[in-house]
Amino acid sequence: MSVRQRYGGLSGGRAGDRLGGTAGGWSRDWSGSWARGWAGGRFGRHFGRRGRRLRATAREAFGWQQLRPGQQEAMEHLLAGRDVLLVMPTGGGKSAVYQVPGLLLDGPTVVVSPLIALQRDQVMGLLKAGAAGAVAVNSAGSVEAGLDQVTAGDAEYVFLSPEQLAKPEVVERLAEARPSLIAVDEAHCVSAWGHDFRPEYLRLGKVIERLGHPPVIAMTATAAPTVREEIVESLGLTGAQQIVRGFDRPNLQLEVRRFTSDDDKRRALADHAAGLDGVGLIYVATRRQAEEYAELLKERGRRAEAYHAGMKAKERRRIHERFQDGDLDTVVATSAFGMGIDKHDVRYVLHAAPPESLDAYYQEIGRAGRDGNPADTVLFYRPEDLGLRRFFAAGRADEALMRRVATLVHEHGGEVAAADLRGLLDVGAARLTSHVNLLERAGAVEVAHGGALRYAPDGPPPDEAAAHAVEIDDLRHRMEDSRLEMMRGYAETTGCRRRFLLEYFGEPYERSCGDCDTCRSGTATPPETGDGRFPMHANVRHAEWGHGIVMSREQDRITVLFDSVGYKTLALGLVDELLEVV
DNA sequence: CGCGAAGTCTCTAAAGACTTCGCGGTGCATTAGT
Repeated sequence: MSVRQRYGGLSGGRAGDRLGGTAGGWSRDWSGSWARGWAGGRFGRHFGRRGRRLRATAREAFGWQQLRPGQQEAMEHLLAGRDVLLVMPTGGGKSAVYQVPGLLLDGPTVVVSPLIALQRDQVMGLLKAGAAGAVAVNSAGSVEAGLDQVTAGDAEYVFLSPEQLAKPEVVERLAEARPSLIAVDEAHCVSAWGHDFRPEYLRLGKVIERLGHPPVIAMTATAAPTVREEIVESLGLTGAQQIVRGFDRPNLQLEVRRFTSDDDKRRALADHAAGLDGVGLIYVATRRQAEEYAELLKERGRRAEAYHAGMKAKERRRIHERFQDGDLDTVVATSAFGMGIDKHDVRYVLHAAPPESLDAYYQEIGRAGRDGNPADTVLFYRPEDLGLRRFFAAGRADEALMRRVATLVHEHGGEVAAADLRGLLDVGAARLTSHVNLLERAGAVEVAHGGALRYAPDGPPPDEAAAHAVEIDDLRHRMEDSRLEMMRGYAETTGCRRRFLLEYFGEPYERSCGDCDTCRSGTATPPETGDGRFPMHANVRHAEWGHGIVMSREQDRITVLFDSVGYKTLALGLVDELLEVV
């Protein structure tokens, strides 16, 4: 698999064709999705035989009187045997989309879920509905007993983490039960994690293959085009139907406040939070900050608690429950607090520091105002705070280690167990897996059914493979750096923030919202409708960076998403000789 | 990358100026020891 195939083709080439789905290409697919929206369209008033069966099952088994257009459309694709990528806001009914077809298709439904707590919630919900059996297979219970339930036909839905699915014996047992549907929940994790954290996420594509590749649905609330592409590519979805609902959340008030000194920022944030009514969240960058800000707010008489992964599980559960019950005013949290929150009346989400991408930012502020009432989102910003994100993203592949792994597997000849290799190299399991993942993508190493590693029969020589693997890793880092730059762009733009966000997610929004801080202060310039040389979503070619797609246009500059370097903002007038529409 | 704490320097000593060092997020699973 070439670098370009992996990350490349937002247009043209294999990846583009695959992603385009029925809509026949990215740009049309994008505009088409927005046009459909909530009100219906092709599937909203569709009364085919499949649609009737789906609605009847939804009613009889789960008591849902209606299916929303996006839900039914996705379900019909699954019943027709197609893969689906579903991007739909939380509360939009994503779970229903695999639950109903799961009952209609003969064979268990495998649900990949990142957190044991989420698995537990889902199983409880399903058992309560009483439609069919459900079981979570993880270290909190007996893996054997859970798998027995599946093979005995007692569990229609089986929930597993990617780590469980990395165990060959678990996958073999599941394969025996002939799963008819695979759902990947919180699918943005496939892109956000896997490279330097929870590397098993990158093995899911192989697992899907091993399970016979029944229809797959990947579901997430937030995903920019690059993330959507990475999900499709990484999971190996074929002809994936993309169903993307509009990203706009008009009730979220967007604001950024800029600071020079950290002390001023702290004070301003504490003042701001102390003056807000209702329940809210404050996101911070480190565990220590979580404790400190929580303390600061307590001093000001708020019911505030810190939340981060360094706390005891029992304490974390307790705070989550108190938050859910409205027993706290504010939770001050690292990114650990998030998935699984099901609270509709969160009135504000404040950030003491920017996260690593606008995807993460939108995911986090998206937890406010789910009830549709106005909610406040303010980023308290210092450019220096981006430094920590740069540090977190820095974990690059080690070329020397890469060569040693490739050479060892090559010289070994046959199959070698990962554990043996780890002993020889004296590296941690996660680090080895991430290097093996890269070598696999470079076409050099294969993972056998039993989980052992072997050199690909027609793979490139070890040195060449290692160099290629490092190149793949470099490309990913360039993309990540550029995504952080887009986070900076959002924080520093003088244009309409809502427009900046929506265009980042590929949703055309060639106007100003009139409601964010820049619009209110009057700095947001009227959007360029332009001379049309570089229209929205046009395919362009840059002399140095190659192919890209126009993602946003302002009066004097455009932002282009390049295959090879990610997002770049270019000044018009300076690029005329370097950039052309293709 | 940036911060704060600890250490070093200066050279009458004390206290301020400078340098060095360590640290920073997300969860699964598994295991050893009560």
